Amino acid sequence: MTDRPLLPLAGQGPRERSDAARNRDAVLAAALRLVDEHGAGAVTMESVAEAAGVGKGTVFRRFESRTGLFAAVLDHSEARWQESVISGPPPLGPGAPPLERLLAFGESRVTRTLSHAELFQAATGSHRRAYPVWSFTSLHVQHLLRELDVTGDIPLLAAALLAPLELPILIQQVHIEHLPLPRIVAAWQDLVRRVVIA
Amino acid sequence: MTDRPLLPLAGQGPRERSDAARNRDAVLAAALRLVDEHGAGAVTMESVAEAAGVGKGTVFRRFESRTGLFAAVLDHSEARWQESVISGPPPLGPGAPPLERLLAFGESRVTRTLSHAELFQAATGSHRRAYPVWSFTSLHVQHLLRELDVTGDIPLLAAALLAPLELPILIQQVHIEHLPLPRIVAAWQDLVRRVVIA
DNA sequence: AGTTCAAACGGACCGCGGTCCGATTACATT
DNA sequence: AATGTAATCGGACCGCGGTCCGTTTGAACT
Repeated sequence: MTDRPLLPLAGQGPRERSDAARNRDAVLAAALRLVDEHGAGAVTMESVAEAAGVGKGTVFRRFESRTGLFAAVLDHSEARWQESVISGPPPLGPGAPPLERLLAFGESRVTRTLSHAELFQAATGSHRRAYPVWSFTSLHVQHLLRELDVTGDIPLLAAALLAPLELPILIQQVHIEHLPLPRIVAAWQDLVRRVVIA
Repeated sequence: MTDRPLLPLAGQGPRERSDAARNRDAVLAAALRLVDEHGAGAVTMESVAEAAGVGKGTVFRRFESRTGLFAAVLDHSEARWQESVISGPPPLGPGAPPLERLLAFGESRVTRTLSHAELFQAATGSHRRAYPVWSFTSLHVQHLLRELDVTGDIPLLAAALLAPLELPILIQQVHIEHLPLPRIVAAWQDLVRRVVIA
């Protein structure tokens, strides 16, 4: 559980107190359990605090906001998925040609996002986008685009390809316009081919 | 102010009571005023109710939720912008070749979205995307793509082009990554060219 | 005008996210 | 072990979005 520090953190600020560390782990564990027991939408900050045996203030001090807490929870499950992208079997993982990997990435990302929809929603505050999660997908797509010898503004091109895979857009298409998933995936892959071929 | 019905509405449900209509107009007017006086973020539902001289319950009955109310407010100002797209001067309006119109559309959309950021944010609930606003931009882009003889899944292609222009993505790029606006616009236009040329 | 009733009203009420601050406690120093 | 102190703790508290329900009111009918 204690997998800090996410960023190397030039270890110099006065070390963290042991009770603080223990409490953070307890809160995160409680949140993790409650989320998969009742779904992210039904988990309140107070219920997490209670389940962790701490006060509400402690939860907020450690995770800043509801968004922050759920971002931490999300990170946890993202890790496994990132693993499969980085070192899993092809075509998602390494070993397949870059274009195939990119196409597989899209499909995988869509299904993953939709299957953890509630959690993604809870982890996406109206403010700051969850940085670690975001940056991994971005860097991966950038990497593949470069391997494909795509020219131009790679970071922004990657962002443009990722944007249609964001939860709100998928929600709209799947739950409001009732478009079938395969069609959505196919359209995204078509987009990718156009961008890459050019 | 009374510009109902947005959808023709096969006028048959028992007609709306006069006090209801009056109150809806009062609420919308109050919201409009408060928003541009204090900014959308600082306007509470209760303050709108008070300013309109009605109870809070009335505001919610008419507009469903905070998101709904602000969507109505947004519609108001969107109308003028849509006007300039439909019948304003080229290259945004008709008269210019479709590709130029599309490129101009992107730039215009980006600046508009960012300049009304607060309002867009308030009008975008965690649920349902504001339908009228969304569908106009979508239909317009679809229209231009067809004029450009683009083949493929036009509705989803349009959605993919619009996705990177959504507020959360722009916020990320402008306020967190500190990318200059012209670069963002240029990258989007590059994307469009790739899609169209292919 | 009087009667009726569905619809609209409005403000008390609820739950949740988030803040605050006095009490508590881990750790360093002597 | 005793002391100092800065960080942590936790729960009372706040404001806001949203709901509920007893009361009022517009309008159709007689």
